[in-house]
Amino acid sequence: MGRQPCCDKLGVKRGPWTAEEDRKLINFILTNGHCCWRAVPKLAGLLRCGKSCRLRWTNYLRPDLKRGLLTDAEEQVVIDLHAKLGNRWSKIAAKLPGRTDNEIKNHWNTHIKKKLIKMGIDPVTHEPLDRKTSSPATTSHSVVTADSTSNSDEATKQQQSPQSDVAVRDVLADSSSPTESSTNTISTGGSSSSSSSHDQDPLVKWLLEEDPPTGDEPWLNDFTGSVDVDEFSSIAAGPELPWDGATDWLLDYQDFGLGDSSLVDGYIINSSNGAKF
DNA sequence: AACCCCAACAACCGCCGGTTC
DNA sequence: CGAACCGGCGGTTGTTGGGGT
Repeated sequence: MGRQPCCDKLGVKRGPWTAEEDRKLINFILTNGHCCWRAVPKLAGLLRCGKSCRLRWTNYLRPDLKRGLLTDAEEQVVIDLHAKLGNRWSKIAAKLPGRTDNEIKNHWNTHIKKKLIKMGIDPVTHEPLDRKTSSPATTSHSVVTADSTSNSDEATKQQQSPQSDVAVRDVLADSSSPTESSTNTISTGGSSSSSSSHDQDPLVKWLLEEDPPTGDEPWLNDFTGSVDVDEFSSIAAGPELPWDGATDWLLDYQDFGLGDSSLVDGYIINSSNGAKF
């Protein structure tokens, strides 16, 4: 199909976003919303492709984003969900309020994957690595593929219904973190980890729900749910910014007409639901 | 002090599925 | 019904900063 590229590459700026570009994008979205990403850069006065704007917004500028490393509890949730879902980062991210698929994907590739390998667990299958030695196809090669994402397509297909994440939990239980108590509850529903029982698995049920988490989920005990208004207010007022220094100017939200707290409130509430203004 | 290596993460790319016309 | 459009997803790459030599 002769598909039009998302943007003609001539005259489109690429690379890291400047504070000024961030300002323009946020200013535009907070006042107009994003009806059509393709139109956003033009209307916002940016020399960026719409896709790039969307990515920048969803991965970095959204006010309801948490910043910083994933907590132990979040990490455990990611591992559990990955064992069941594979590399469906957006699905995983949907269950971790304030986290993006990109962030989780990066964290998986840079932290969790290595941690699991160190523990002797195949990050793809969530099985102990030594268990695979009987299979020539996966012997020792599994570590290599785990480090490289080049075969990820195949790997992803293979891990769509991983059989077990029990091994992961067993090992992680040894490396006890203060958050294990809550994370272990995650496995209660998934203790029977055969794919056939996933339909009964509360975690899988929860995953299949379209609604955002209520915060009552037992496996979410150790981290907060969506950002509420008070939290955002305190964030905006305090030094604990979700943004790095490059976007400190956001504190001055009055500058682009956000002095009206109702607007901010409305936005936050909506955005935490994934709604678009 | 200079260089190299590596980890971390932001951003880009290509593809896919859903929707519209 | 099919082409075109659009948003979103997952994989990959590029950049940057920190640590080691």
